[in-house]
Amino acid sequence: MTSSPAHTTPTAKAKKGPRGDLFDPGCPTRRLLDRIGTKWTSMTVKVLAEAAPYEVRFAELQRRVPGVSQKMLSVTLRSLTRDGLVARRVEPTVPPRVHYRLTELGLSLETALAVVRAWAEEHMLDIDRANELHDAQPDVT
Amino acid sequence: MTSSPAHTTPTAKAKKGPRGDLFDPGCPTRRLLDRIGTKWTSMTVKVLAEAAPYEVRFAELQRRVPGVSQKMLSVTLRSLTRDGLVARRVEPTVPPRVHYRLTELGLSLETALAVVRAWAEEHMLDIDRANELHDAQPDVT
DNA sequence: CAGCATCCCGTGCGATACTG
DNA sequence: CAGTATCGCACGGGATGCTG
Repeated sequence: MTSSPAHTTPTAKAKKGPRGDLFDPGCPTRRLLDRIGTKWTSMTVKVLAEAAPYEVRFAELQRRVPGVSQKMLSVTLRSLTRDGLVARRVEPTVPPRVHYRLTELGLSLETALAVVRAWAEEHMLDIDRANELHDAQPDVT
Repeated sequence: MTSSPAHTTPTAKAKKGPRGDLFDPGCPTRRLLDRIGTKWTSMTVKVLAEAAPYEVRFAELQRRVPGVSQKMLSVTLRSLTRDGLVARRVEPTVPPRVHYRLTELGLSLETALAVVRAWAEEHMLDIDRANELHDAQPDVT
């Protein structure tokens, strides 16, 4: 996914590498897609949405997001929390218990994500067929 | 839904590198996000949607998708074409003129993308504020 | 339990150069 | 005009190990 050019060299002027770091940090759509496009975000949001309005603990989340590693779940949740899409609550017991739930903002995002999911479930087979047709390359004279 | 069936417990097949190269080829949502999440796809689809039902030529497309390189536009269009979302028409003149337009499938995707765009334009500022609040992290004792 | 820290490979994509 | 080919780096993210 698109890297985050947002924070590149805070002090100086956008010092760029070969990468086009400053392409369009302003486009909201691209920025949103960069978030929901990361591998585990949509699934995590979905699971949290299904559990709403209840909270879900870390381990339980990992169980419900098939295949996610502790690291990636952690990274994903931290990102979602930072974005205000997820609320994190720590029970100061020992060992600690951490609970997560979608915020209002997160729930509204889920609504949009649901549309994407619906499209995917309805049309991905069409895309698969298109791919097969395309790959069965008849000679393009 | 966004589920991943029996993750990696490949009896013997799919011997891949350390990377879960073909992790979950089954989840439609992830597969769709992998497509619309690529950097230039959403913008390209948007431009083609705005032009619909008319076709747009390669050079004109590049002009309307700010910042895209020839290579990436080419790659993006090839991918969209392979997926059956875009139709490609070549005028066999010399030099050749190539026209692109969204297919019916592409137009239906645009509908879903429009929802994503709407959410982004409506809520990305909230996310920005959440980030600022979060980054102003008072010490978390 | 719920996490960071490390290592490391594969890939997205930008820059640049060449062609029918 | 509309691509294709090559190179290179930064980043996503998987595997593994350590800690309060």
